[in-house]
Amino acid sequence: MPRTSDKRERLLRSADRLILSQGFRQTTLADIAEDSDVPLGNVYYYFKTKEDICKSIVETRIESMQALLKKCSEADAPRTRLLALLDYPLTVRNELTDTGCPLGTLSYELSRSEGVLSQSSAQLIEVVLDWARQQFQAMDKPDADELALQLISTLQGMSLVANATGDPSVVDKVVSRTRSWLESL
Amino acid sequence: MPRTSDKRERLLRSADRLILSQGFRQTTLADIAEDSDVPLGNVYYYFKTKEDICKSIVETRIESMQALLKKCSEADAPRTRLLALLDYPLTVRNELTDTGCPLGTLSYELSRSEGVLSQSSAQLIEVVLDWARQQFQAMDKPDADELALQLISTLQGMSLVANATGDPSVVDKVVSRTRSWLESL
DNA sequence: GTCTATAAGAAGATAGAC
DNA sequence: GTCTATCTTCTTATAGAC
Repeated sequence: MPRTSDKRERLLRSADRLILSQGFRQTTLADIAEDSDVPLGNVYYYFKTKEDICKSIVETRIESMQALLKKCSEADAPRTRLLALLDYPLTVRNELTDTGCPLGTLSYELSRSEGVLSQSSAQLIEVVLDWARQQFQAMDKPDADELALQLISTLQGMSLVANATGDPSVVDKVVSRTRSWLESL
Repeated sequence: MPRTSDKRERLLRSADRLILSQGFRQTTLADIAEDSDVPLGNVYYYFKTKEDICKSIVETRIESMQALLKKCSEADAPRTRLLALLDYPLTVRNELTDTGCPLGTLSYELSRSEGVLSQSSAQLIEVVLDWARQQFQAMDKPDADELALQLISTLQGMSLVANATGDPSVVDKVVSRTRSWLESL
């Protein structure tokens, strides 16, 4: 068990980046192997199939989002937590415009695929949807479910529109208005 | 010039349906040929490349949206026009949940592709974004641009979330709240 | 564990008969 | 205009030496 090799990690990092910019199906194992400087044949020592790589990326992205949500949860008031989440897109404005949301793009792509992967589509969105719902519930909103849907829909759509138009200011504008909405609730 | 053959039309209809449910890259020419009952080799009489088919589908979808917008524009007041657009998702609730938005899914996929197709991404979204902006301007809103972004982002995100969760009620809930928002403006 | 070579199959595209 | 057969390339995956 060579603890020294970071090949698996490098493969995942490359895969994550390439899938973000090109999509999963468009990204070939050769792309990932070359980018991570691992010989193509060696990839199969770390991952049984290409689908396996995708499953790992789904997990990685869900964990990243959970880490962000944990940070946001440090605030005392649920409204402040939601506002903290809302601020995040501003810090990755340009990446969001270039590539779209790491959760949303993959979710939309995987819902179109066959087999196990199509189930990952829901998980990617539900992790943040559930958290938002909990915050609205903590605010004693009887319509917490709908408020969460409204918030997450807006954020996902914002990423799609910013990506489509190539205009980062979309992020600022939509976040700003959504903040006002949250504060008025 | 055989006016009798509807092969080109059949190819486009099949391509449109398959791309909607599987995505463009996932859809093969063999898929399209089989579905439209046209021999594979014959496809190339109607379209020079696979990319060409995609360009036609982009045009088709833009034209469909323009037709819908034209219908919505029949109303006298701009607010009523916007409300008419907002009602449309309700009539295609289940399709939207199964496949996502015909504009948004293709836009998100094409922005990840290379070459000419990546430019189509913007067109698919801007057709409806521009129209919405015009309506808000007709309502004398100084922030028409931002209102349009907010509306279209919400609708696009709604389709993505409904598709990811597989829950058609997402459409009803988000449309309902967005209607209230529009009416309060 | 690592890597080269290559098998096996899919997919876009073309040739050329009809 | 139509269609069959096939070429070529790309891609996933495996075999097997080191």
